[in-house]
Amino acid sequence: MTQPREVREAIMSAALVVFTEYTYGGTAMAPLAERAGVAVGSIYRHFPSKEALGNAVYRRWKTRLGAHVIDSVAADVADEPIRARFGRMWRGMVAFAVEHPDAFAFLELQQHQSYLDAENAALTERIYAAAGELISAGQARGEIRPGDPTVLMSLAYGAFIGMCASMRGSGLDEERLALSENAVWDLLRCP
Amino acid sequence: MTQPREVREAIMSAALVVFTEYTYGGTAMAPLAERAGVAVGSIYRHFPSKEALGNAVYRRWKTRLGAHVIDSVAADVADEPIRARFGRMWRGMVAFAVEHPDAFAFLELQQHQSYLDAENAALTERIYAAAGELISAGQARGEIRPGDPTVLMSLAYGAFIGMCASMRGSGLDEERLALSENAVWDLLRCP
Amino acid sequence: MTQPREVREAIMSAALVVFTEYTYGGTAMAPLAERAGVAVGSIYRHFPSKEALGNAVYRRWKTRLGAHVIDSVAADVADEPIRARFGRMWRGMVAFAVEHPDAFAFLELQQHQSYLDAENAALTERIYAAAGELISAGQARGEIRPGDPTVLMSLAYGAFIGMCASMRGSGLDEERLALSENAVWDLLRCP
Amino acid sequence: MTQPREVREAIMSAALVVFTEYTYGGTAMAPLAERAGVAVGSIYRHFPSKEALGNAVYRRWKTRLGAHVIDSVAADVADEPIRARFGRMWRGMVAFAVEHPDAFAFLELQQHQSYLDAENAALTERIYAAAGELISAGQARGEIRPGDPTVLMSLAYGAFIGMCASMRGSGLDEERLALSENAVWDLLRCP
DNA sequence: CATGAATGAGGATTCATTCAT
DNA sequence: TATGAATGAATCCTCATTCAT
Repeated sequence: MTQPREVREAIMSAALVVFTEYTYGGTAMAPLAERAGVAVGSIYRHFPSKEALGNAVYRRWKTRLGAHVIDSVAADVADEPIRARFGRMWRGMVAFAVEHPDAFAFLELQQHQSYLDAENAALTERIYAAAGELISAGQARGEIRPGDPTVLMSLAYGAFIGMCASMRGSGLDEERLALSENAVWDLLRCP
Repeated sequence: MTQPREVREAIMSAALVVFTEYTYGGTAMAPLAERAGVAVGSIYRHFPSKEALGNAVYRRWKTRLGAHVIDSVAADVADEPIRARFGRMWRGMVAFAVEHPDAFAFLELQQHQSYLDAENAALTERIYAAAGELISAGQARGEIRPGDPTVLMSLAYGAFIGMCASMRGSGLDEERLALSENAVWDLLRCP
Repeated sequence: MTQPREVREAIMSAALVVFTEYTYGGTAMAPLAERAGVAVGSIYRHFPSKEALGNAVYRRWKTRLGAHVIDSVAADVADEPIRARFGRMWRGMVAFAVEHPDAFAFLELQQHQSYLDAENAALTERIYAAAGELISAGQARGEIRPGDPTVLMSLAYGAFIGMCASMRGSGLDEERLALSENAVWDLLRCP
Repeated sequence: MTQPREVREAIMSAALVVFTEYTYGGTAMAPLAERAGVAVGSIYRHFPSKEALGNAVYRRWKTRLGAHVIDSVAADVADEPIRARFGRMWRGMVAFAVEHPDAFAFLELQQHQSYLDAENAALTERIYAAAGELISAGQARGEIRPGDPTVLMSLAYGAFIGMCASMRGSGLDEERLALSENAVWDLLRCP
């Protein structure tokens, strides 16, 4: 806890936990500090404001979650079918949600408009856009059903979030994972 | 505005608007009262607390939204195919979201854990369960793919919410509605 | 204390007292509220911020003090000698300082740059300018010594403030008043 | 900077600058330390508290400013006219204000009651008293007008401060200096 | 001795709720 | 019954001071 890095980590880690449990707006700095094992004032040595802390936590985890999406799109392996790329993206997001359930709940099950900065808004947009490209590419190849890609993306991503929300706590087994992946692919693919 | 009923209505109506715009937590009683055209103190004659008001608003609209779900399930018309019942439910929810965009945004695009009472939690559960029954019935008839009905329901309802969220503002045309209904049905139906 | 006016007055009155004793920056809202006999939150119903309260107090008293200056200049009685007008202004300011020692100490013995708004800065300028006009008029009539009017004004007003500061507490008798008036007039007048 | 003496000097020098710019109360220890090129903690090795530092700075400069006053009084050159001694004192103070504008502004244009210790209060008194003696001596010799010496002193010193305050920034030329010296002497001298 | 991160009391401000009118 | 001013606990943030390295 003596390394500045460690304190910063302790704060970000505690922030994720308490923000996830009580939401950003519902969390006071005092309990957050207590959870991190530091004094309130110490938080302000590492983050200029609660808002900055919220954005730092959001940015860190959204970036990691986005990596799964962006990687799976970027990996433009020659003639790899869209289905395979979708599968990679889906399982990547599932892996993230399973490994970091708090981070996922914080990111996708809560609202952030009130404090998100422009950089984070852009980051969120970028990830959305990357997923949209996968849809468009699939449509171009006749593997994904025609129609407004935004609608399809919202449906698929909404489905993912809905599933994660409902499974939060109970856990996801292989069977359920396969079910949801196949079901959402059927939502997307050309019938 | 002299009838107690009318005042209560004015308050609930104003609450829906401001809660939707600023969220429950982000709304102070003073602007709410101003919007309703009453004094702050008057709100407390009709609702014992902000929490109670939030729950009243939630209950009213969740009940109405739930009616579309429950009705479409209850209407156990002999051998009506599940697809038709799903279509009725889907279009019912869409109609609700289109007719009452504020209410829908309030109900499904915001978080309520911090103040929802047990009754409302149960109500939400009940609606979820009703939708789950439609899934189960469809599975029993071989029309909906096998697997954990909760997963399928979360996927489908999540897709619905995701679509509504992304379309909020821009609006939903017939084409997009048809697209989403078909896509989500393909998510549910036996492949 | 039930009239809003009375509460506002109580707050402004308490503010003058505590600001004078502890300075604006050295005064916390809690003791101020206690002195005014109201809760801290009540202050914010009447003044949007501590800064606004400080400015309101400053404005009120600076306006009153300035009236003595401006009136004595405005009263452009035909051929009234400058000496007479100076005497009126001087005694007016003395009367103010004697009747409202707290207000005078607050206004002239403390610093306000950190919170004064533009309106108050302009007000202060205006009063300074009015006094400057008296000097210029006196110079034009050959009654006040030639030279930069700003310098003469700063000397005279500084002398006034210095005297009031040093007399704060002990009080000013007729003899001392006459002495200071004559001395400052000799500072100004053509030798 | 390795000599304790040098560090102490760096701190006192930085303190004068930042206190003058932001006032004692408006200055935090961190920027003060940064300006001095030392760590915050190091300040506390040389001064037990912010208050002690403020008093040290005040004491140093008030002593130097006071020297001009006290010297001009002490120099009881036989039959030197009071006018000459006043002139020396006046020009001494002007020289100080011109050579050390920050120090003068800090000392005379700011408030120190909130932290000044007894020693500094006594020092201030002593200088005041010394100047008062010059007045009394002048009165005894019939060169300064009769009346309460304290009043005359406050008037004269207030005039000096007022002039310096108003000239801060723009600067004092020879003409204005002569004007002010003569004017204040006319304030003091027997008419 | 110097450092600067950590501390936590204290300050301004907000807002759900109460209650005198 | 309706009003809205009053309340004061709770919030975010600052900063003088301490102390482990």
